[in-house]
Amino acid sequence: MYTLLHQDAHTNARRGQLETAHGTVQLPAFMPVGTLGTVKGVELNQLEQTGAEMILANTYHLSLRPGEEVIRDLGGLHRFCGWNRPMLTDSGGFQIFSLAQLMKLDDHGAIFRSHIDGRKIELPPERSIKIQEALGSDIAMVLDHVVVLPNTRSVLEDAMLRTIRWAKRCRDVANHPYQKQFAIIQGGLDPELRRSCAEALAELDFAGYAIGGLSVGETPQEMYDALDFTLPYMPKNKPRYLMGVGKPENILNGILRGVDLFDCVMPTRNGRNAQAFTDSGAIRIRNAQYQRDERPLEEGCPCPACRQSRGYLRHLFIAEEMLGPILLTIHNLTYYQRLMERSRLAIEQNQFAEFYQSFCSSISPI
RNA sequence: GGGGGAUUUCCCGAGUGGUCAAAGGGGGCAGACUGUAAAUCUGUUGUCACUGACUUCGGAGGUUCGAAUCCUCCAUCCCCCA
Repeated sequence: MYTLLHQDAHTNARRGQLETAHGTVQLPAFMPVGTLGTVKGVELNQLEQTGAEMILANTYHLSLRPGEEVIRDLGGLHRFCGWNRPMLTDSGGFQIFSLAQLMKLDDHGAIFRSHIDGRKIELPPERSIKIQEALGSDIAMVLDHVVVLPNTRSVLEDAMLRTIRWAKRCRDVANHPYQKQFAIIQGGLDPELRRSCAEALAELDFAGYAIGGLSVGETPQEMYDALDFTLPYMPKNKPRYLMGVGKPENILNGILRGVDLFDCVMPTRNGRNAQAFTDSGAIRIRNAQYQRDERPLEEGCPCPACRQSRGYLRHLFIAEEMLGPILLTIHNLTYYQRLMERSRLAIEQNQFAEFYQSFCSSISPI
């Protein structure tokens, strides 16, 4: 499933590829988030144009609406939403964190009060897998226990041990012709917990491994440190996925340390909220300074938003025209995909360190 | 010509003697967003030498310790009767 094509000569960055039932993904890769079976605001042809090869959808959300049986009856997730390339489904583990106020948890699994109508949703690990199998995603994530940071060692340890037990249960119920499972390493910012979690999961022999429970309250440096003391204990011959990350600089830091796969709502959500990513840093297109700005968001960007001036894009947001959020979303997704493409090229040429350096010196973070 | 009602900080609009630089919207300005309960949320929006001072509620006077609030005149607008 995973092939290491080239290891950068001077960093831990690696150039690989991931084969799935719906095609091959060039690594390092960024997956746009399509929680409900749609990358918000972006039609499929446009999404392909951004260069995205794999997208992510969500078990919890799709199980609530429209329900996994409906999607299964309509031919599975790929046919249902029209995306014929690889898809990964998240397990609902993140909702244990993000919907914590609507959730109770014991060792059997998570029990949510639906954020839509309040009804009880039981989500033990077995159910998460059965939902994901009904959806038919290429990659299913195990149900993990995500906790907020900072947190006490005992909470982190409980969540980590539970994540291992749940991973085993997920693996044991797996029964699908092509779907592969990725396990998720928890353990917060504690090196020992991360290491023992990574080692325990490695023994269970999953198709890929994710680092979870980051970008949940810690500083960027703490996140990078966690990567440094976790990645060495992850299998080298499997894809490594940093879940939920992140800003462009976070992603480059992940690649630098040996991460292959990323996902994040940032390009889509921030695009809808009028923030455009560029090599010079992020632009808040609503700001008055862009009113008469004739330039595109980014010189040389091939995306449809960059056929227009910043002044026009600002106007769309100020006038609350729906095209504004759509165009900035497409621009940001294009920006992220181009960043990945540039990273892959740099790794192939053993120049990722230089690429990383020049990127960090050119952006002026806002 | 007679009678009644109005005029508030960028806009709409609350406020009828001190707790009012003045509610609430809108608009403006700025910020946040990391496996999406998010096309959402937050802050700010008279001036300044800013833990305080000054100017402000159509204009000019007046009453009062104190006025956006009460009185007089003026201006403008709206309604009704001639």
